[in-house]
Amino acid sequence: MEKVTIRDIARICKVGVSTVSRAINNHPDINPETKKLILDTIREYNYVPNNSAQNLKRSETNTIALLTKGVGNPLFAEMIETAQRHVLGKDYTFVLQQVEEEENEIEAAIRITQERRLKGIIFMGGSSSPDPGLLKRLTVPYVFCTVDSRIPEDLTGWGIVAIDDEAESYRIVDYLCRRGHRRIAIITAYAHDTSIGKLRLNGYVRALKDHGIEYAPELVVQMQMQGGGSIYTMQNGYERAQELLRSGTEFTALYAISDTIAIGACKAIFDSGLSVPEDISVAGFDGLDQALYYHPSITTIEQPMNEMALETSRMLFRLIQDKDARLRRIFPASLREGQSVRNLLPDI
Amino acid sequence: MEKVTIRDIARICKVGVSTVSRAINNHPDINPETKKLILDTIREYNYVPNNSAQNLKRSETNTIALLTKGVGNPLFAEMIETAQRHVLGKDYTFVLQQVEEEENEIEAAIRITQERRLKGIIFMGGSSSPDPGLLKRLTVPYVFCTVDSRIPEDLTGWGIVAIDDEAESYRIVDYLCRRGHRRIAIITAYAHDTSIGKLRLNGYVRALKDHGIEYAPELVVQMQMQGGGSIYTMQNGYERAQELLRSGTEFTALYAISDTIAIGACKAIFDSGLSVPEDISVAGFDGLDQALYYHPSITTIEQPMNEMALETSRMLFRLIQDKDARLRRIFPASLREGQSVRNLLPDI
DNA sequence: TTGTACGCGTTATCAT
DNA sequence: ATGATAACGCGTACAA
Repeated sequence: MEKVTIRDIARICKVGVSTVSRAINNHPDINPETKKLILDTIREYNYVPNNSAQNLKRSETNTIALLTKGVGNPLFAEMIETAQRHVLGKDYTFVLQQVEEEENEIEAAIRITQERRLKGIIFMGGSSSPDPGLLKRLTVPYVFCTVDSRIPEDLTGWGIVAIDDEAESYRIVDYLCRRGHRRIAIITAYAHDTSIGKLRLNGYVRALKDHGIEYAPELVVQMQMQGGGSIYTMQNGYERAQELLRSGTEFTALYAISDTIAIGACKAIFDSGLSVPEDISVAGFDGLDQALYYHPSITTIEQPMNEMALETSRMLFRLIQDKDARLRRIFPASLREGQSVRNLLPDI
Repeated sequence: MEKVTIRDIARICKVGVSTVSRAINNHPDINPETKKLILDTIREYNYVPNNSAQNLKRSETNTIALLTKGVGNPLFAEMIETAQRHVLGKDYTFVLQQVEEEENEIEAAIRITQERRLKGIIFMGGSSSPDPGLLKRLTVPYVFCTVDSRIPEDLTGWGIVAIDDEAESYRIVDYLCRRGHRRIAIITAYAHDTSIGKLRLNGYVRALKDHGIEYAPELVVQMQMQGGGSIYTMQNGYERAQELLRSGTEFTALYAISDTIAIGACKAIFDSGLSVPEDISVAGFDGLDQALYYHPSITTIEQPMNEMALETSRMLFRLIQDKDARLRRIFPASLREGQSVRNLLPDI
């Protein structure tokens, strides 16, 4: 019952351990009969090779890890499944590692790489400006998914799969402007955020400017770091929108840099007795199912999650083949119209 | 730069490997000075012990795995983080393993246990009637979280953390009845489902009976297995509700056995030109944030997710201490009123 | 307190 | 086609 090893199987089949190993690993030089015998007894005795021993011995481990903060993030959930399926399809082991919010993901990656002899790493939604010093110590190929991280010029063996956050953000704010909105509030990440939050804010600012609308600081609300978790929560959206409403600042549209925040904001608007989009229009970002099924459906920027996840995995395998490559793939997103934005202009 | 081993550290420090090992593993018998020297050089050379070698050698691995289908399930997302935090706090390694929908989770558990020498396993949302034969081969303690699985009497070393699905389901249907609803449709799992879907359906049937309402087959809609993913999706809720509405069957309330389904159903109702709760009342189950922030907030049964996740982890550690134990903890859930249910009775 | 040497279970090299 | 055996990197008796 307890831990049966390769030697047990060998003894039972009256063969050498190497023959058993050959049977397991589909080596060519083996008699089909003995192979069948071995495979049968392996099944019978429920023998499973000890992964630690395999990895210890093997030069190549064939495992890739996906590191992310917050499996809970609905944007990532689907992408994780897609990536996992692709990796498993290539007969690689897939390790899903949740890294704590406070932890440095690159450090975690270095540690896990050494511990588990990884072949490659996927960062889902990591930092946009990872520490170059740490990055240099990461000796296996890696791909950043959903964020266009700045990686030092001299490094190789990395990839990026993302959208153009600033341009897409510009697009949706432009959409609001074209519908006559001029007082557009935004719920964005905090001031010193250097990541997607900053990019999406840039897009907002640029779109306003192009429409001749002056930037109004009182319309910019920053999210608060909550204890231990992600900041992209419905609760955060709710609270920030509530502040905004109570401040008395006038605005006709509210742009939240994620759909979860947008949903929270909608609820705050409804709870204050106003309605969406009649009183206030709301736009989100990401293209979550949640936004689609919300009532009203939230107009948002839809990221091609499945394609991105697939490309992330594919890219990583390409990098494993060619460790000198630097790959970057920026996907086009699309504006998905819901019912959460009101057209203030008269029909023409 | 490349793979530095314990021997390298030993050579550099001019000590034996065992001394280095002692320094790493906080053994008592070691000179504080040499320990400091060793630890410093370890940092300097970025030495990380090879996990495979450690596990191969160690009798106890101190790692516990959490197996789940669909990290995407928002009900589990939060619980996973809670459990992970607790496990890491105990200085155990935490492995998060996503098991494919078609895969048998117990088989996966057996495999991973042997591969990684696990100390214990958490099943998040597994089958309610796992194969006893397979269970017998699972040699480490395990806890089923969120589902009160039937486990053979003669087995030990297992735990269960769940709610009383039937009773809680009864409670919310009773709530609907007490508000004057008599034509209550239900969206439930498929017919041969033996898991929570069945229990929640039982509660529905019993509550109706207690209120003298006859069971009407045309009000029971079963979900369809979708390609590859979970059935508890908003899309599934949307489609099933749509069928129901188109069938012409009359009903004043709709009870969905999960909040995600309820949300999808709400959207279908809105899209058909009706409204919630004025035309149709909707009730869900689980107590997701999503249900709270929906408009209208969905009345639901709230599972105490954090407590359950914490207890799951605690229970597993208790089982690791005492492998002969059988533990079962049923948590009380609570009915969380939203705005999605209309009272059809006159106020008294 | 410290170092030497063996074995964990597997794969790969080399004989046979 | 098959079997003996040497690593892989680490922990730990046991000896010093």
